[in-house]
Amino acid sequence: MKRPGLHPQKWTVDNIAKGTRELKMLGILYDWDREVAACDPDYYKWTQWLFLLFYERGLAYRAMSPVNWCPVDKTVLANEQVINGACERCGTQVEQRFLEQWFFSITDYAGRLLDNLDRLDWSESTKTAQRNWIGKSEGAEVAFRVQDLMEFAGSATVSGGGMSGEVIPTPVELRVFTTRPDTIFGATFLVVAPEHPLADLLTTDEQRAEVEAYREAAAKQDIVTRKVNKDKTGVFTGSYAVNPASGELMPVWMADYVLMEYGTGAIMAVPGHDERDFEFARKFGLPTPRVVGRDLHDTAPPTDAAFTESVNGVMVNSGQFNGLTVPEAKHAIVAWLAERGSAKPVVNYRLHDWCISRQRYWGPPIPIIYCDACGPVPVPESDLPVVLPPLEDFKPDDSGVSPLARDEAWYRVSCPQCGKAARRETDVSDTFLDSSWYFLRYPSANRDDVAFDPAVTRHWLPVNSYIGGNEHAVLHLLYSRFITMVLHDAGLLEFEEPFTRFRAHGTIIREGAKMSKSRGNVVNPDEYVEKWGADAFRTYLMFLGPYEEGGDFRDQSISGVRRFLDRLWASVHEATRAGDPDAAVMRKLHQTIRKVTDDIPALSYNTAIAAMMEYVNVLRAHERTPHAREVEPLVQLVAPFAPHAAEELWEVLGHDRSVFDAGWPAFDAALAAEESVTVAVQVNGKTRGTVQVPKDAEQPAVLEAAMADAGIAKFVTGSPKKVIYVRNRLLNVVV
RNA sequence: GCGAGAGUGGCGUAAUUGGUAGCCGCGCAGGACUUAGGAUCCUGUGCCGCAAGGCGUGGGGGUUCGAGUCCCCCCUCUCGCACCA
Repeated sequence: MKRPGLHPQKWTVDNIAKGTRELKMLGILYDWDREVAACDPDYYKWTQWLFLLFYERGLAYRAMSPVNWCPVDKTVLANEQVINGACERCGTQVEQRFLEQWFFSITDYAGRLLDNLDRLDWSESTKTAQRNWIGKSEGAEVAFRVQDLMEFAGSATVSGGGMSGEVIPTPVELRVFTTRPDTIFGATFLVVAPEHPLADLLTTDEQRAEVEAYREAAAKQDIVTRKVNKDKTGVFTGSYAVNPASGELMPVWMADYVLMEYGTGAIMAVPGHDERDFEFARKFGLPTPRVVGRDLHDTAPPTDAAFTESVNGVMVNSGQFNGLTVPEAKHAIVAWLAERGSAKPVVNYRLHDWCISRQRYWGPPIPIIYCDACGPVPVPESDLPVVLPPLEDFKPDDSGVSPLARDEAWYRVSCPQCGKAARRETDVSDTFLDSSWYFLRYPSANRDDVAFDPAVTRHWLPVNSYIGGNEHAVLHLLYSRFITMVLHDAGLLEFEEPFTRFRAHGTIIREGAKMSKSRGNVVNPDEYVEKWGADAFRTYLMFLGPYEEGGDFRDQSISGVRRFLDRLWASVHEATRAGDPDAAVMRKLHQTIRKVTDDIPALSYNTAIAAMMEYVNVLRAHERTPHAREVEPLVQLVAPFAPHAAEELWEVLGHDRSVFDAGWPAFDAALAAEESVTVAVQVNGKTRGTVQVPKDAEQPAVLEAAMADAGIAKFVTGSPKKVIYVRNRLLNVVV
């Protein structure tokens, strides 16, 4: 998709045209009166409006933060856009930079985003992906008092307290998050991240040079290599803290395996029971005592690896808690520490706030104006949209500032509050923000006074069936849910979940291999439509495998679908109206109606098509001529798959309105019912034959019929000990 | 490493959810119609065996009258996440 040098305006317009042409060529049913384009000011006006709504509600904020920086695309990437340390777009190794960015407070909604999943009709794999992404951890925050270290004046608590010049020293505490508070007696040292705010304070003069060197090295490293490289490195800060449980002194270390962005940026290391801490302790010669054993006698320190059993373990070397199981100890120890003011239960999430800033040209400008007197001022709603100016020179440079800053006429504005000279925000918003609310805009696309009309929205939304790729499992779907929840809280939506049902389609591979441009095996729809027709192409895509799993696109196999459509075509053209339809064929027809009607909502398109193929085989068996009433409902059934052919054939059958206005064929259970059934006969569980019996026949009659069959009877060597009969299905004689 | 999903004929797949394994399609084989056919139409097609029959759903155990389906162990593949305390 990426075409270097091409102006994004042109690129976007071309792609929309190309996509539209393909959709129309394939007969995709879409309401073209409601087309939306995120790059259209009529659309992004409301994306900007959404930003302002978040800003007003305190859910949009600006913060300095380390970001993933792609040196080739010269832009910031979300963590989600970094794949194995490389830029998702161009594959370049990503670096770390510090920039001021706009964030949306999605973590405020982490709990709801997680809890609501339980009541959504989504594929389990997608829900699991979201749960893992949100990454809830229940544990405790524990405070460790640092030995001989006090914080003095200058802090807000002292100056605001009116203590008339008296300076009250407060002990420095290091707070850590742990999911294993039960192991606190085994915590032998603390580790802080290199970026930890207390790092300077903690570092003693003797250790300063070494610590500074370590911090500098860590700062140079990009975020990704740091996480990929799992060799433990670290440096002693010189400080000691007090273990609130054991009272023992613990050295405070600094290491880059502790991440500032998770928890408190500091950990209590329990080397006996955590693999990473174990590795670190071994490297730096620190002790690895045991506090959890297989039983009460299992007290010797682990030597080969950390003992991480966390369910059936029993506490040892842990004072009054010895003998408790791990889950019991978790509660008891947190309660005990809480009483003494050094711990509290805490829930932590892996999810980070959503960085929506992009230092790029092509995107909706973030509607903020910076004024030296007033600070950041939101653009008044009446001034929306903030239109992206046409720029010939749109490429980002190495400054980390959006190309928009180079357009002085656009960039310099007066402050909406005080009227003095001010500057526009030059970041544009993430494309995921555009796509996180398009389903709200779509039904109201023609409204220019509101983002979405309440009455229209009430009628059409939430989306009752959403089908997409699993690549959206965590990004698009999570952001959309978040946006919807906020709009709900703002009183603008009656629902808080946008997609009642979600299913992910599978991946289609080609001749056994993944399709890729480099391999040159992508399917170009034009060629197939040209050669086989749009209907055969569409129907084949539905037929080649289970929809939710994908399948293997084989050029040779498409001929089978084409043959089916040809046979359908011939059947309609040859159909007679003389006489009556055949009862057996009508039975098969109604069985087919039932099957297709059930399969479509279940996304079992491949079996629905197989059922219609079977029916056509029955229709034409032994070169018989089909009756018009036998084929007419079939044309309705096939219409969603092969709309062009169905529309033509519907006309051939004498209708003057569209087949899509004709409704769905009615299923008649009586016509579908079989009067006789084939029952499998087993002897000792092995199938030995079948018997034809009237439907719903009772066991004695079926047994009699089975014994009358010599091929079956010969296996019944003694008198039956037991006979199992499953009505209309199976008879098993145990001898 | 953690999480999710999947292993069925030569191939893509199906199986009323514990009840005849292989529907439908590709391919292949034989035949018909043909000057001809990369068209169309019939017939056959899991493997071994002349047959009777036996064997078969990644491998090994188990539950059951009966297992592709349920339980335990193992192997392989695909896709996410990955120093998350």
